[in-house]
Amino acid sequence: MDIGEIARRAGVSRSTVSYALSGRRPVRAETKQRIQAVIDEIGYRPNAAARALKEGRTRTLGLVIPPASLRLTDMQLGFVASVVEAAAHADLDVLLSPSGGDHDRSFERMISGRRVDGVVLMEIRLEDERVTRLDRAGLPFVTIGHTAHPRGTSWIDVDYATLVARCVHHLADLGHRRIALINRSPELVAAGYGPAHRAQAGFAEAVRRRGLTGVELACQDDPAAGEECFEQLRERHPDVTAITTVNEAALPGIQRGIERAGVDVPGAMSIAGVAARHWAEGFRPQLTAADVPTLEMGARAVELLLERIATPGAPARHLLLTPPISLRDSTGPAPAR
Amino acid sequence: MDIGEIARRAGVSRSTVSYALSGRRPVRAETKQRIQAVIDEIGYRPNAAARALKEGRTRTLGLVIPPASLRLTDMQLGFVASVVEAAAHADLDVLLSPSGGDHDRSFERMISGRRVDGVVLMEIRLEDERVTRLDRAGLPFVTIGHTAHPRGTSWIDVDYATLVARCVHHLADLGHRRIALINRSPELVAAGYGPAHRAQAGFAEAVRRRGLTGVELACQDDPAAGEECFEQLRERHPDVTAITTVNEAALPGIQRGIERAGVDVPGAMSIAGVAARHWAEGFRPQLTAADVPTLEMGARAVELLLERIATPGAPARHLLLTPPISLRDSTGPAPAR
DNA sequence: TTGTAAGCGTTATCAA
DNA sequence: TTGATAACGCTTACAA
Repeated sequence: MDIGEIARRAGVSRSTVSYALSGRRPVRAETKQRIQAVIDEIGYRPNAAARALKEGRTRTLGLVIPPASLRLTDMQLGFVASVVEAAAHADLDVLLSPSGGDHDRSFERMISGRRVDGVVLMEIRLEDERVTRLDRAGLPFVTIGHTAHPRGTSWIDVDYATLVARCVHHLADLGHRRIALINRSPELVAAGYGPAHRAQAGFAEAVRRRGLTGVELACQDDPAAGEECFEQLRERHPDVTAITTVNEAALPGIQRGIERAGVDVPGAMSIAGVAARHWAEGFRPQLTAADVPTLEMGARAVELLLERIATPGAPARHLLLTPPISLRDSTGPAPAR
Repeated sequence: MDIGEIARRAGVSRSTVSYALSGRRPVRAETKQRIQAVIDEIGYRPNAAARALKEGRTRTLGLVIPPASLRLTDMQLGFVASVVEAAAHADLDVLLSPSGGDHDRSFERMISGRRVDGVVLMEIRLEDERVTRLDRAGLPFVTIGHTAHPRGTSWIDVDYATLVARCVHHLADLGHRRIALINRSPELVAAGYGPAHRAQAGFAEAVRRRGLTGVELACQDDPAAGEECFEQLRERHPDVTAITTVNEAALPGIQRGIERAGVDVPGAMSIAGVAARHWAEGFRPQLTAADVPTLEMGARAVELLLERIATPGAPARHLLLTPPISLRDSTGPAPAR
């Protein structure tokens, strides 16, 4: 059932059917109705490949996700969901490419096979080959997260440095003098993963500014590691009275550690972090945190991408979000010595 | 950079380039090398749309996921990840369609626009319109989960009825006489969601067989609901000594409820369930559970789908998995009265 | 208001 | 062993 079949049954030419569908040329109302009737009857839809070939665009966006072997965090999942939803809203499909470091087959297929009109890249590293590759291919793209020197690229990110600094300031205002940062995994830090680096930088700077004592711990992205990390902290730095964290996946473990150690939060220990609202509210007591707006970020990423596709020449734009810290129940005055 | 460009630079015809690439016709070694050199130099890949148009297949699989607004559970995410990975392994791309109930735009686009060679459907209901739709479209598909009467369709599923029954038997063997089932949400049960129904059936049957007292509770797929559900259970049925559950998303909440109530597991209360290994091992104490092999299921689903695509006439196949219950630390003898 | 025909980049048939 | 060419299904410039 191709367009010719519709044309035949409606007694018109193929172009008339095409125009009736696209509306790019006036078609007599009666003719249009007859065509529509036939289409409804046999359920015709233009063949996507033929259309893509002719139009030179696929009406598909590529979404590059971390490879399946690595567990996606809840935040990453939030991005995927929101990107897919935003794309669907614009009548665009999403092609998934699980690609890790440099060039992966599915990534290459997507790029050089011209399977997509644009790409959303997540889990960006400070130096990222995929960005270079996309640049060279001349394919519009937007990154969630940003490289060390995102010259001409459009991106959207959360300002981890500022958010962590704000957490530190908030805790310092409450009288805390010894604060720990529970960062993401050592591997990510080593691989030059932006958020981990920037959290580090924001923490160091704020601690310095306020004349505090700062302790930094790297922690895998899972509950078990969180629990272990908390225990280690209690053991090695028993005088720390406040924690700030950007590792949401470790939160359940941190909580378990707190409960097992019988530590009163926020009486004896305050915690403030950066996490999706879902995690912050799931924490007991509810976590004072900057809520990462994953849904909005995905939607905005698609928005930026559509802009770049529409006008590739336009200057790159970026959005650096600093969501406010939602004051919940996990932070309070430092305990008296 | 199309195939013509390669042909020109290599001094051969377009068909020779095509054959050199596909190997469907012998090409002189020297010629082949020259062509490959040019391709490597300018990084050519066949245009996917043109190839799809000509070949009548897209080398793309569709994956229908629950709409983004609904949070995906960890298990669902596991399926997505494993399907994408398995597809990538077969050099196939995956197109995502977030589609809820009946016909969604992106779902329709995928089907009637012939954007994919086959479809993997998840979150199947006992009566599922999407299955009917795919059947009518004559598009090969495989479902993760199965409908009430999966006549000619290929599917893969976990045998919830048997697994829940096994949990009940295990608990009964340990001397428990009053057992609760924490099922999935009331909405899912009402919507005719298979796993919830089958868990119910398996539970009822096993309880009857062993002459036990069974209590069934429906619970939303999130920690808060799990906690509430546990409290409700303690209040209304204080004599229950064992729980079996298929609601992995509720596990962290159940755990919190246990800890808050100061209940000793497995001393005073045993728990056995069906959950991804990840969740079972994250539970404290580690959960005795049938581990849902999400990774394997995604891979097998793709395998079945490729079979159906290759030989659409072949009889439908299905795989009903009953992974063994991994004995961990959350089940023990019923407390003496 | 509608029809004719070219062309998008491949693959595959038919000739050489 | 290779080349010319038709065809896949669509959109759109050009004609009528």
